[in-house]
Amino acid sequence: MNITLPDGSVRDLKPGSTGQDLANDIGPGLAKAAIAVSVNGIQKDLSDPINEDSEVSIITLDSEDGLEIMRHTLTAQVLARAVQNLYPGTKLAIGPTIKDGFYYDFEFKKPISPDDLERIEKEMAKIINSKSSITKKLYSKKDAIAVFKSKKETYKELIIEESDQSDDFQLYYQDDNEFVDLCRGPHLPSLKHIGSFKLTKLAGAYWKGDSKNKMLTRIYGTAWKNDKDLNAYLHSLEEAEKRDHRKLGKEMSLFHFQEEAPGMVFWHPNGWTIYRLLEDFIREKLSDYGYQEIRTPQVVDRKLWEASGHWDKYRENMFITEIDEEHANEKRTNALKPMNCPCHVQVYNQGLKSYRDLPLRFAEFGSCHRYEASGTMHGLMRVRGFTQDDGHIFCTEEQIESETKLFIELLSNIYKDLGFDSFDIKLSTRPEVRVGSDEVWDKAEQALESAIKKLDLPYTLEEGDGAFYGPKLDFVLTDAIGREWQCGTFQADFNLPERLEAEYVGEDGKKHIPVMIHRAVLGSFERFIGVLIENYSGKLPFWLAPVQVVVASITSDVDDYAEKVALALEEKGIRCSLDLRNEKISYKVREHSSTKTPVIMALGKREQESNSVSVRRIGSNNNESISLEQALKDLSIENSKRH
RNA sequence: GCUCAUAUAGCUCAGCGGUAGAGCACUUGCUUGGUAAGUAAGAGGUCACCGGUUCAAGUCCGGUUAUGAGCUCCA
Repeated sequence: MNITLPDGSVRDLKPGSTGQDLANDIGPGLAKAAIAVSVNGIQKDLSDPINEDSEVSIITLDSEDGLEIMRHTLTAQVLARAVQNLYPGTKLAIGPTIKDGFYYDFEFKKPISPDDLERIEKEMAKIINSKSSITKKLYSKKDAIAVFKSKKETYKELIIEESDQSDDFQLYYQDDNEFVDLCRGPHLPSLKHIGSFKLTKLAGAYWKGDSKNKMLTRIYGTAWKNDKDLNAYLHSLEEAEKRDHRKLGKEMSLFHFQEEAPGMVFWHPNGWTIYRLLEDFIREKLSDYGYQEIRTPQVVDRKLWEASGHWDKYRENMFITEIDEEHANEKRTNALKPMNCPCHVQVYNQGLKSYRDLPLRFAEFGSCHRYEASGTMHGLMRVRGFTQDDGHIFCTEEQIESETKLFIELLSNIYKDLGFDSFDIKLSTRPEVRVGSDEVWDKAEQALESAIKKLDLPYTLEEGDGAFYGPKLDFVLTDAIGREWQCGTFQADFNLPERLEAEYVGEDGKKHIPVMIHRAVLGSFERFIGVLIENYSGKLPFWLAPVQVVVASITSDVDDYAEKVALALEEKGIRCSLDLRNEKISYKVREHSSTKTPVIMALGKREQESNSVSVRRIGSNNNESISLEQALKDLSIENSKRH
C-alpha cells in the first residue's frame, strides 16, 4: 500500500504496517521521537495497523498535537495511577487535556489538600521513571463494564453504559502494573516520552458539569516538552498576574471593594476619571449612531417586574426592597432594577408610535443591581452593582438585519479605538424552551447571521444557546490570563414588547408589535474597564489616563517654573499633577512610572533657562527635550485623538 | 450556590500556644540631588468577626463574613 507523507513523498509499506513501522522506515531519529500518527487526519496509536493507502503524518512532541497526546497520557495513565497508588479506593472520573495542560476529576474517600500535590508529583515521577510501555486492548461493551465493575470504578461504568458504542472500547495498560484506564486514545507508546510537568491547582468540579451532581476533586496540571518550555510557561503566568486589574487597580488607586458592599465598586478619583472619560466617549458615539439617551428609575414596584416576567424568572437575582413599616404610609414591594429593558418599554409606550418612528433607539447608562452567587464575583469583571451602556432598539422584523449591521459597525469602531483589534463573535440560536413561532426565529436568526457575513467577520455558532425570547450575538474579549469575558451583546426579543404591550401603527393602519433589540457595546463599564486595564497592562493611552502628565522638579529652585508649566498644561485641558517633593528625580521617576503615568516632565535649571521641558514616556527609558510651546501643542493634539 | 484555600500595620508578607515583626509607604530632621529606591529618627496593629479548648490563643477547634482558585451561572 502507498503511504503519502506530509511533504508529498510516498512510501510503499506492507498492509497492516503500524505507525511505528513507518517511522522506522523513515529514519532512526524519527523512530525514537514518534509518539503517535495521524492517519487521514485521525489520530491513532503508533501500534495501530494501517490497512490501506493513506495520508499519514508522524506526531512528535514538537507539535501541539504531540504535546496534547503527552498531556493526555500524563493525566490518564500517570496522574490517575499515582493518585490510586497513594489513595487506594479513589474513583476515577474523567481526565481530559485543556489549553497548556490537563486535569483529572477524582472522587476521593477523604478530601486531600493542596499540600498533597507535591506528594502526588513525586509518585508521578516514580511511575514515569519506570518507563513502562503502554499497550491497549479492545473490549466489548459488556466486557469493558465488567472490568470496571470489578474495580468499583462507577464513573467509568457509567461512561461506558451511556455510550452508544457497542464494542471496541479501548482500555490502556502499562506493562508493569494492573492499572487500567478507559480512553479514546491515542496514548504515548511509552512513559519515557513524558516531558516536564507540574501540578498546579486543586479545585472542585461537578460530575458532568451539572451543579445537581456530586462535586468531585479536580487536579490541574501543565506539561511541556522539557524544563525550558515549562519554565517559560510558568514565567508567562507570572507576567500575566502582573496585568491583573485587581492588582493594578490597587497600585494605581483606581477602586476598591470592601466587606460591607460585596460586589459593589468604590471608585477612587483616578478610576472614576477613566469611567467618566469612557462614558463621554460612548455618549458621543451613540449620538453619532442615532441613539437618544434616556434615564429611568432604579427602584421599581414589583408590579412591573411581574408584568415583564422578571419576578417569575429572575427573582433570585434581584435585590428586593421594602419600606420601613414604622414610617411607610403605603406598603409596597420594590426591586432594584437588574435590567433596564422594562423601563425602556415604558418610555416607548408614552404616546402612540407609528411605523415611521421606527427604528427607535433608546440608550441609557443604566445602573443595575443583580444578586450574583457569592462564588462568581471577580474584581470588576463580575460584580453585583454595575452600569451598562445599555440600549434598546424598537424596530420591525424587516429592520433587524440593517440594525444588526449598524450595531456591529458601531461596536467595531468603539473596540478599535479602545485598543481591541480582535474580538470573538458568538451567534446563539434558538433554545429548546422558547417563545415565538419558528418562522419568526428563522427570520431573526437569518438576519443576524447575514449581517455578520456581509461584514465579513468570523464568528462561532452556539446552537441552542440563545435566550428564550430570541437569538443573540455576543462579543467576547479576553483578559490577561486568557479568561473570556462577554462584553458586547445584541439580542433580539419577540417576547417583552408583547408582555408590556408595546405597539406601533403600521402602514396598514393596524396595530403591530415591534421587535425589541437589547444591545450593549461595553456590556458594563465595570467589566469593560477591567478588561481595558488588563489589555493595556495599566498603561492606558494618553486620552484615557487619569493623570496624563506629572511635572516633577529636579531641585526646589525650579519649583516656580514647574508650577508655571503645570498651569499651562491645565489650561490646555490636560490632567496633570505637580511633584515638588524633596526627593531625587530618580525617586520621582520610579514612583510615577509604577503608577503608569503616560508622561513625566522632569524640570531642572536647563529647562527653566531655555523655557523647555524634558519629556519621558511610560515604557521608554529615553527622554526628549523640547520647547514648552511645542510640548503643549503636541500633547493637546494627542489628547484630542481618542484612540 | 458548591469544593478547597486564605484573612497579621496603608501595601507586600514573616511569625503558628507564652510581652506583636520586616521591607516599602507615612511623619520629622539632614540632604537640592538630572531620569526606576539619598539618609537618620519617629509614629503606626482589639492579629476579619463571634464562640470554644487552655493557666495562657494571631497561633488549636467550630461558626460567620469577605477574598482567591476552580465548578455552576452570567454583563
